Amino acid sequence: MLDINFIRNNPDKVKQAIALKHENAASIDQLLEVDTQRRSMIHACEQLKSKRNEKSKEVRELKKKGQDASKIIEETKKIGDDIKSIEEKQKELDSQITNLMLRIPNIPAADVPIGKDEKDNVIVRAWGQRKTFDFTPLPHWELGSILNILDPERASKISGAGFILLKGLGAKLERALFSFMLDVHTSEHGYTELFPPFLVNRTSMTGTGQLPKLEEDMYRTAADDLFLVPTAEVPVTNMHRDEILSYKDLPIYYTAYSPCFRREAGSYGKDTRGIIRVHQFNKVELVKLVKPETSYDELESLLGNAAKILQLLGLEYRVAKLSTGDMSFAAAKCYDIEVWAPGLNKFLEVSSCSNFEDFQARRTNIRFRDEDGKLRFVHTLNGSGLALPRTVIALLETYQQKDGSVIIPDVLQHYMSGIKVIAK
RNA sequence: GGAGAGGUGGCUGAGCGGCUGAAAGCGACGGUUUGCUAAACCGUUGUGGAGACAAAAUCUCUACCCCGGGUUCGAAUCCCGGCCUCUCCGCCA
Repeated sequence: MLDINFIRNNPDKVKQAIALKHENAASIDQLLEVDTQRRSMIHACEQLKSKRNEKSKEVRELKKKGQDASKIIEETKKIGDDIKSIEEKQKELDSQITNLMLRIPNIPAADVPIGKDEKDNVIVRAWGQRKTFDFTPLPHWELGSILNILDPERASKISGAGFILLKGLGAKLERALFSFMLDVHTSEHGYTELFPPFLVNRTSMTGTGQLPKLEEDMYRTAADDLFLVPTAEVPVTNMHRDEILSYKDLPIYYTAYSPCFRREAGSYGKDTRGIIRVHQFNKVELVKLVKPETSYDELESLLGNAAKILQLLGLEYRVAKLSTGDMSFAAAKCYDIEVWAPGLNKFLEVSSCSNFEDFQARRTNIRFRDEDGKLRFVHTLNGSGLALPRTVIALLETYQQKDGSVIIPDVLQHYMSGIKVIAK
């Protein structure tokens, strides 16, 4: 959420930013109007409260002297009634404001390309050489079928469309990959590994910005009002909710594996083939809590940490700086890492690295005391490091051979109990 | 799932209707002392909101003793609901 003070002082800037993210800018005028009303109400209410406190003191004094206080008590009772009625109205305005505030997106950083959608994203760098084949590379689902490591029919029998069932070395490859990623991030990039809960409460989901806007995209357990995590970002960022950290604690780097659950409502018909877009997938997440003045440098290094995985795996990728129109609700700046999938003949998004500045910190109330003893909001960042299914796709399709077998990259062989190739 | 106990400031812990934004201790910070360290002594030490101010500093008011309601002139304190923690019993991978 944004700072209400900032919105008051820069309504036009905020409206402009909102329009760039395709959100409704009219809510700003509404917000400011309600905000003005609310403030005058607070003022009136506090004056009454002050009066009441004084009168109560008088009652106390009179009673102490054994004198009659019934007249003042009568008066004060009336003040109390007035306070109650103002408070009721004020509460209504409070909830209106909270509601509006939670739906205002973050403001894009100055160097974010202005644009409508993903077509306006800017490719900022590319890594790796395009792999050439002396045969036509197959898409991963055909490789999965040939190697008997993917069982889409039974996955949908068990759970429905959009679920993955891995078998044998396919399952092992999955496990190898996230172990490998966690090891790289902990031992080479300085992240602390976490294993968080995969069910979280409503407050946590609101803190990181999934709620209220995206509730229909989330899986929810009705009996307990808990949500299946759509990414480890949610439990990990919420770890420090309502905490005050010391500047000495920062920066904090966390990495966590989690399955990710997404209903993908509204994306029916897109990427239905194979395992490109599914309701449950594994991911290793990177989360940083940092001092504001360092957050953009931290974003670059986070991006580098995620990309390192693809470099180690020898997979071609490119990095896109997202345009204002393609960025998520909470992000101020975001890079996507896209990996090349030869069988599909296209790039697939495997990571989204974002700086949220203080947007999430404000919602989650994560602050730190700086060198001067002042309380400030931290900046939060996160990125996938990486999402598994699409990494698996790229890996299978890139390292496939003519007979359908797949070579395991050197760095993974250790995690695959020394297996060098997945063959029929 | 059943029975009980409890949630107070950075921490420990008192208070159980008004003089309590909160005793005491610890910690932290500043100062005096000191060759250095330690000790001792003195002082400071919460957060949100509204208003005053062009702004910062500052000041005034207001709220906050897990959260939300209620009783009362007045609530950390009494009542109701919720959440969480602990102990015992049961069940269970």
